[in-house]
Amino acid sequence: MAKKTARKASRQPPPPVVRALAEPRTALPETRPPAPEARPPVARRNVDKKHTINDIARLANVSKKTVSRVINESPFVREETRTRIAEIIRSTGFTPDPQARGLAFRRSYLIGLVYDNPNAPYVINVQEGALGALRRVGYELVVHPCDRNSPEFLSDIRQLVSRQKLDGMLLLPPVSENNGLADLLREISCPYIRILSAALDDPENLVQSMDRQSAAEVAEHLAKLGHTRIAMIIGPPTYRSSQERLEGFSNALADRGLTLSPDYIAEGSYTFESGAACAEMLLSRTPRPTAIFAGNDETAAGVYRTAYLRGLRIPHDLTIIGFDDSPLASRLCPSLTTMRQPIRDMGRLAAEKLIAKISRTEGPSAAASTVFPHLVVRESSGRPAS
Amino acid sequence: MAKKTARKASRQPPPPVVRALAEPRTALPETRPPAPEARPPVARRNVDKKHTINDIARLANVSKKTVSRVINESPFVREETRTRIAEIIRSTGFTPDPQARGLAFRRSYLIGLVYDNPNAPYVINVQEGALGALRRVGYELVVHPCDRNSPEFLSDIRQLVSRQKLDGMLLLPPVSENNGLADLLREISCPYIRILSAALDDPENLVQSMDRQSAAEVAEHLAKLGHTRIAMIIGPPTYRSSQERLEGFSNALADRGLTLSPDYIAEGSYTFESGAACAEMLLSRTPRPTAIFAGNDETAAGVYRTAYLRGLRIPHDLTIIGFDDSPLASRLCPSLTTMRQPIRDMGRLAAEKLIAKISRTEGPSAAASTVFPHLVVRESSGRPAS
DNA sequence: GCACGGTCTGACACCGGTTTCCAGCCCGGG
DNA sequence: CCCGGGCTGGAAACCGGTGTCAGACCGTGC
Repeated sequence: MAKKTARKASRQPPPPVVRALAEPRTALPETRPPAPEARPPVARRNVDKKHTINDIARLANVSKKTVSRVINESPFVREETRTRIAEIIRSTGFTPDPQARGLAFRRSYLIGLVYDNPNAPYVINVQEGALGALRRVGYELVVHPCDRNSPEFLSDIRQLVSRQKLDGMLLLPPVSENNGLADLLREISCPYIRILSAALDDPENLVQSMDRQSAAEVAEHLAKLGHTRIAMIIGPPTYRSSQERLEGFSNALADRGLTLSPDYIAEGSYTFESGAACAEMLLSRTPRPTAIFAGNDETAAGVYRTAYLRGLRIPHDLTIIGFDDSPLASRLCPSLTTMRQPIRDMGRLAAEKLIAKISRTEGPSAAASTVFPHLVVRESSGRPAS
Repeated sequence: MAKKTARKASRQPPPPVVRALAEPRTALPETRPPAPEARPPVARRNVDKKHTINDIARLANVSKKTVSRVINESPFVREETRTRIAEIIRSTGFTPDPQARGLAFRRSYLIGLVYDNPNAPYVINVQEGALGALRRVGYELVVHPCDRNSPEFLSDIRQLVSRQKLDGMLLLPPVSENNGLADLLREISCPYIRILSAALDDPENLVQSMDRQSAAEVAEHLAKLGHTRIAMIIGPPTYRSSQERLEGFSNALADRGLTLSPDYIAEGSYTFESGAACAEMLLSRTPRPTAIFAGNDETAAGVYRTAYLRGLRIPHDLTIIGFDDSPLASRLCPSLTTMRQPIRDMGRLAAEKLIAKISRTEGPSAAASTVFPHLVVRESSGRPAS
C-alpha cells in the first residue's frame, strides 16, 4: 500500500513551470520520494461531464468522423443525416474542444495583439474592436505588451508565436512600424496585420490611417479661422505618422498660401512632457505662433500646461489642435479640438483582414484597408486675437 | 483522378465557425461538390519542423515517458538521466506543446480577464501587471470586455470558460462586485480572483484596495489645509467602493470635528459627465463648499469643467481631490491632487494569488490581499480663500 | 442480372503530450 | 544462492478531435 501511495506522487497536479529545466537541481537527492503523505484526492478539474464528439456520435448512431464532417461543413454528408446530427449537437449544447481541434488542425484559435503604445484608451479600443470580430468566428485574443528596444524583443515574439502556435498577430503602432518584426513573422509564416499610419511597402498586411489627408483637414480648419502664424509639434521623426502628418499639414498650408516655417516646427515624442517642452520653445519665438497643431492629444495636453503656466488663454491667445480624440480631449478645459481616429473600427478591420488572410491560404493580395479620421471641433480653436 | 480531386475538397482549410450549425442550410444541395477547382497546395502551417517529445526521446535514447517525467519534475528519474535529458531539451530549445499538454491535463494555460470598466488606463495596468506574473509561469491572458447588464452576460461567461477551458478568471471592478458571477464561477469550479474595493464575504478570492483608509487620508489632507465646507461626490451607491470611500471620508472628518453635511454629498457615477453635473449642484449650495472630494479622477475632471465654466479658480476658489491617479490627473491644469492606486500591483497580486489557487488544489484558505493607495499632492488642493 | 461510377460512411491512424501498468534492474537479507 | 522490494524505464492506451482510404450503398445503362 505504501508503494501505491508513493506512486501517486508522480501524479501531482501538473506543475505549470518548464523553465527551470536547465538549472542542475540544487539539492539533496535523498529527499527524493519525500511525501507518501496522503495527498488529498487531487480534484480533477471540470469533472462535470462535458459532451464529447463520441457522445454525439453514439447518440446519432454514426461514427465520430461523420459528426466531425457535420461540424466542419463537409459537403459529403447526406442532407438528412446532417440535419439529424446538427439537431443533436444543438440540443446537447456540444461544442468541440478547441484544444483537441487545434491539436489536429495545428491551429490554436488564438490571435496575438502586440503593442507598446503608452496610450491606454488607444490600446483598449483596438483590442475591443478586434475582439468583436474575432469572437464571432471562434478566435480569442491574447495580449502582449512589449518593449521593442529590449534585446529579447524579437526572440520573445518568436517564442510566443511558436509556443502558443498563434494563428496570427495584430501589430499596433508604433511597434507595427518595426520591419524586423514583420520580417520575423513572415519568416515563421505567421500571418499578421499591421495597424499603421501610412502606406508602406507591405500593403496587403496593412490597416492604415490616412494621416496625410487628416493633417490637411487641420490645416484647412486653421486657415479658415484666419491663422497665419501656425506651428506644429511632430512625433518622433522616425515614426511614419510624424512624417505623414507633417507633410500633409505643410503641403496643405502651402496650398492656401501659408507656410510652415522651420522655426515653427518642434520635434516631440507624442508625450505630455514633450508637448510641454516643445510648446515652451515655440511660444518663445517672436512673433509668437497663434496656433499649434500638436502631434496627438497627449502632446496637446502638454501645450495646455505650458499655456497655463504662461497665463495664455485658449483659444483667445492660442489655438490648439490635437490628434486622436482620446477621452482626454473632452476632459481638458477648454475642450480640445482634435482629429478623431476611428480606433475601434481599425481594430475590427484589422481583425477581419487577418481572419481573411488566415482562411484563404492564397488570396488575391488585397490592398491595404484605410480609415479616415475627421475633425471634431471643440473649444480650443478659434480666430486669432491679434 | 477527378474523384481524387473532389475528395480533396473535404480537406479545405478548417472553417473556423461552428455556430451556424442549426440553421437548416439554406441552399441548393445540387451545388454540393462545388469546386473540384485545383485548390492551391493548402500550405500546412508551420511546416518548419518543431521538435516534439519524441525527437527528444530519440536523441536521449529513452522513452518519451521519461522525457515527460523530466519535464514535469517527477522524482522517479535517476539524477544522471535527468541531467542528460534536461541538457538535450535545453540545447534543442524544445518546449512542450501547450495544446497537447492541455489536452492531456485538461488544462488550457489560459486565464480570462473580465472587465467592464470604462477607464482604459485602469484596465491596461491591471492587464499588464497580471501578465507579468502569468507569463513567468507559462500562462497566457485572454481579455473579455463585457456588459454585466446584458441578458446573455452570465451565459457568455459560462460559455467562454467551458469552451476555452479557462484555468481561472480575474475579475475587475465593477463587474467583480457581481455575486451572481462569482457564484457561477464557483459552480463550474473555475478558480477566480476578484479585484475589489473592500472586504466582502469572499475573502480568499479577493485582492482589495483599502478605500476606507484612503478616503480618510484625503479627509486629513483637507482638514490640515483648513477646509471646513467640504463636499464629496460618490460613485454609484451600489458600488462597494462608493460606500467605503464615503464612510471612510465621513468618519475621518468627524474624527477631526468636521461634518460632511448631506447637502454636500452628491451621487455620481464615476463618469466625467456626472462629475460636471454633481459639481453644478454642489456649487449652487450656499454657502459654497471650498473643497470637493471627487469619487475618481474622471469625476474630478467633470468638476474642473464646471469650475471652468463658472470661472472659479482652482485651488484658490475651490480645492479638488481625485482618486486613482490616472494619467488624466497630471494632464489637467492645474494638476490634480489624487489618491494613487497601485493598479499594476493589484493586477500582479491577483494573478499570483490565482496561480496559487490553481496550483495547490487545497490551500489554506488564504486571507484577502490588500494594497494601500496613497495621496499624491499636486496643484489642485490648497488653503481655502475665504 | 450485372458491372459501373458516384455518393456517403466508418475503421484506423495520428496530432503531441499524459497516465496506467508492468517488467527489468539492483540491492540487501535469509 | 535465491527472493523480494524499491527504483527506473518502456509499451500501450488515452485526451478529443482530425485526415486517409477502403468499402457499402444506390441508381444506371446494357
